[in-house]
Amino acid sequence: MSSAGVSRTEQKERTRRAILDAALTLAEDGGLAALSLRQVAKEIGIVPTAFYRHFASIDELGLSLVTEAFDALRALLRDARAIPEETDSEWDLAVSIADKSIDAVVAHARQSDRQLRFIARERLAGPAAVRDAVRHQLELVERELATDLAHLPFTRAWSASDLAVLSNLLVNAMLSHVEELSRATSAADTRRIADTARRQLHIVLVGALRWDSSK
Amino acid sequence: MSSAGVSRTEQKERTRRAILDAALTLAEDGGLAALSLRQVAKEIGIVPTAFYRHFASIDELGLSLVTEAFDALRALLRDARAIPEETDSEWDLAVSIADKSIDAVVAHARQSDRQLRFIARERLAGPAAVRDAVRHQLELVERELATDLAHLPFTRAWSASDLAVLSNLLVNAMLSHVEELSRATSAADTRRIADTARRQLHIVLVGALRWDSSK
DNA sequence: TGTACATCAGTGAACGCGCGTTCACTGATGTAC
DNA sequence: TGTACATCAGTGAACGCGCGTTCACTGATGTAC
Repeated sequence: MSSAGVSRTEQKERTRRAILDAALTLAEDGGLAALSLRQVAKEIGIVPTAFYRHFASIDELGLSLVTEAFDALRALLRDARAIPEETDSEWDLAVSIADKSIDAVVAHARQSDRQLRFIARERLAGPAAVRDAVRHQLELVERELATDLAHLPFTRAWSASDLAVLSNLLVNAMLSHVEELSRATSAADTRRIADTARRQLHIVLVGALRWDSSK
Repeated sequence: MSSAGVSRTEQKERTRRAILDAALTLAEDGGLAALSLRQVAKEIGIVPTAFYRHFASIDELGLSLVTEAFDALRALLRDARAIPEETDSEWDLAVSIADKSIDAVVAHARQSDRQLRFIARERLAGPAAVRDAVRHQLELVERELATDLAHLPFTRAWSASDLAVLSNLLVNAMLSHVEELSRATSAADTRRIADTARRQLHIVLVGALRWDSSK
C-alpha cells in the first residue's frame, strides 16, 4: 500500500471507509451474520489481518454500520418532517403530508438504500449485538417521530401512547416501502411502488385524522 | 439409530421433522444463511452425512421451511378472515374487525412464532432462492387477502389496485406485530403489544372506511 | 535542509477449527417365497 | 412360520477449503533535532 501524496491518517481513513462500504454491500445477501472478515478483505484488496488495524471484530464493524445507517435514516426523517402549510380540508392535509413524506422516502431510498435495508434486515437477522443496537436506535427514532407528530394540527388531543402507536406504524411502513423501492428495476416500477406507499400513508393519515384518542 | 417398534418410514419422517424443527430454531440467530448443516446434525444427534438422506442441500431444506411457514401464515389469516356481523356504525365495524384480527394474530404468534418470524426474516436476509420463494408466497397471500377484503361492506366501490394496496399494508403490519409479540416477556407485555397492534389496525381501518377509491 | 529514529498500516506464514461433500460401510427393517 | 435376500437410514473416515486469530515482519510516513 503506497498511494503517493496521501498522508498516513488519510490513507487509513480511506481503508476504513472501503471496509465499511464493502461490508454494507456484501451483507446484502445473507445478512451481516453470514459475512466473513476474509470476504471483506479480499473485496477491497487488503490482507485479512489488516482488518484488525481498523476494527476489533466483525461485531464492532457492525456497530459502526448501525451508526451510519441511522445517520441516513434520520436524514430521511428530517426531510420528511417539515410541518405543512394550512390546508382547506383534512383530506388536503393528508395528501400534503403523504406527498411530502413519500418524496423524502423515494429520494433517500435512492441514495441510502443499502443503509436503510441494513436496518430493516439486521433488526431481524443480525448478530445479537447488532440486532439489539438496531432495535434500540429504532425505538429512539420512533420517539423522535412521535415528538414531531405531536406538532401536527390534528394530534392536539392525542395521548403520548397513541402518538407512539402511530409513530411505530409509520416507521415500520416506511422500512417496508424502502425495501420494495430498492427492488424497483425501472422508473415506472419506482413510480408504482411510490404510489402504493403514498396511498397507504394516505389511508393511515385519514384514519389518524378521525382518531379520537380519548376513546 | 434403533428405536424399536417403529417402522422405517415412520422413523425417517421423525428425523425429517427433527431436522426441520432444529433448523427453524437455529436459524433464529443469524438467519438461514448463517446456518450450517453440521449445526443441525449435531443438534438432533445424527452424523452430518445423514442429512443427505432427507434433503439434497440446505437450500432445499429452506424451501421446505418456506412451505411450512406459509401453512402457518395461511392458518392465521383463515382465523382472522370471517366477515363480521352487521354493526351500528363504521366505527363499531372497525373495532369488530380489529379485535377479531388481533386475537388471531396473538393466538397464532404464540403457537407458530418461529414460522412467522422465519417469513419476516428470510424475506430480507435469506439465501437468494429462499428469499425469492418467500417474496413470491407473500405476494400470493396478499392477493388472497385482497380477495377477502373485497367482500367487506365498505370496499364495494374499491378498485383492484386499492385492495392490493390495503392488503399489502395489512400483511406488512401483521408481520411487524408478530415480530414484536414474539419478543414479549410477560403476559402484560403481550397485552401491551397486542393493544398497540389493535390501535394501529383500527386507525388503518378507519382510514380505509373513509377512503374514496375513485379519487 | 539533512539525518537518525519512531510510528504503524499493511504483509505473509502459520495455527486449529468447522464447513460441505464423497464414499464405502453396517445392520436393522422390509419383503418374497 | 421360517429363511434368504433387498433395501436404505444412519455411520465414520477422509478430502480440500475458508474461517478468525496470533505473530514477527517490512517499509513508507512522520517527527525530533
